[in-house]
Amino acid sequence: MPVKAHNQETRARLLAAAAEVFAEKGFEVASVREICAKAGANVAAVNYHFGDKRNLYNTLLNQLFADTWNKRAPLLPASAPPEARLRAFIQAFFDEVLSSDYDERGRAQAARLYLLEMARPSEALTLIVRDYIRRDAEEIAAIVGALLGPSASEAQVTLCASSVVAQVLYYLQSAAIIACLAPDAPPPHRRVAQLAEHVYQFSLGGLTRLAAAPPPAKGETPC
Amino acid sequence: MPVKAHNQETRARLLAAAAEVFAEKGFEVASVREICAKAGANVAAVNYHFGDKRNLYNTLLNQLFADTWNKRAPLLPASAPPEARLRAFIQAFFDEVLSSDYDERGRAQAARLYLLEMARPSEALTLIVRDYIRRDAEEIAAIVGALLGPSASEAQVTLCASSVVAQVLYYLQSAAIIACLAPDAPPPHRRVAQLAEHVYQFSLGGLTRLAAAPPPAKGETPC
DNA sequence: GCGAGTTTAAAACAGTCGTTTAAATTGTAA
DNA sequence: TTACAATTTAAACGACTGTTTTAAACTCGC
Repeated sequence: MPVKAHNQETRARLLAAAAEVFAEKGFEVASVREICAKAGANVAAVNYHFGDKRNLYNTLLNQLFADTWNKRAPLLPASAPPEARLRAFIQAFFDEVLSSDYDERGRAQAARLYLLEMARPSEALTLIVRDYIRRDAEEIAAIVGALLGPSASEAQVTLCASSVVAQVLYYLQSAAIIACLAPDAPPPHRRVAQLAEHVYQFSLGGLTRLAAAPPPAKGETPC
Repeated sequence: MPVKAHNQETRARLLAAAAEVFAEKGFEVASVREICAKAGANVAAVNYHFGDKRNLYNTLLNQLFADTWNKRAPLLPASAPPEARLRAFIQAFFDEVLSSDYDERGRAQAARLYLLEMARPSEALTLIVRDYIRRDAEEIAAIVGALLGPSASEAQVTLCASSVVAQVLYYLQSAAIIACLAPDAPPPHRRVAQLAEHVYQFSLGGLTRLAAAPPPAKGETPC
């Protein structure tokens, strides 16, 4: 059990290689041997530095999400007008979700690992949600709540917040179909600006409509 | 090469077992041995009846998608008012995406296999898109186009159609996070009616806003 | 009942999997 | 240099993978 490691080089190379392989194939299909080969390390290196494959995966996910979350564009303060906050949130969300492999490899890998975790959740997802995603959920809920007004119910805020984030996540989680349906169109990550503006306008329309006509309390009929 | 098969029983049992195992673990993680065991068949049965594992998977996907697509609630004709068509489309889409494992096992399996194909697309996805998904894409595009009016550009129609389907797919593709963020809330498939109504209202708001203020032609400034 | 064709069965094929072992190597401090 | 711990290495572990082989069991028309 190495208490203090003298040489962390191969450990870092293992993490980098693991990011590539896990992001491409997912936890179970990825093989320790391929990761070690790509890192130029021995097969036993994973078990020496991380104990086992699962711990390498969890360590990687934590590091990757921490890095990308910290590098995110700062959100607007709660004192800013809610429209501007919504616009900034959508933009930052798109930047994070649709980063290209070329100039933001780390973010793109985090997005892909997130996608794979959605399809087949593992124990790591719980921590990711608690440490990172929950903050975003609360942020967008606050923004949407400000736009809907104080009369909006908590359920309605959640529904509208879901509608906003859904429109962004769609371009990550349905990328395979988008590319298949319109193979000649430029890929989504080349038109984040256009997409962000559209989602902002579309969401503002939905929010103002629902703010104007709040639904009756459930189970009761309006007077 | 069996030209005419006398006994298709085990073939059918293999397909049923494959649906369960593939839907749970995905193509690569699922094992032929587990499928055969669950079907009460010999290990060689898959290769005898389907040639190999990949062909079993493709056959299953085609059959499953054909079945669920045919059992779908009929869509409204193009002559119906576009608002009603949008409402019916969203409802039918939700019914298909959020079917419970208990009373609509086939649909739920198809939805899960779809989710797994999104995360790690295989050759089968191309056929699924061509034979089934493309029709839905054209249907929702026609509905959205009618609601936006004739002045809407093709790109704007695609963006708005994406915003609509994204709100539905969200509850399939982010189910893991939804359950994690609100573990006590009733699962989405128990409140399809509420969700469908919300997505309809939210989308109508977004569509009317974008219909009222069409964006300028790209690259040019409005007069 | 017979033989042809279809379906199942057990066993083995050559690989890959994650992990472990034990020896060899490296780097550092006394 | 010696001594010791940290790291890397090659080799092997048993278990599992998809697929194939070979033979046995079945089902059918005759």
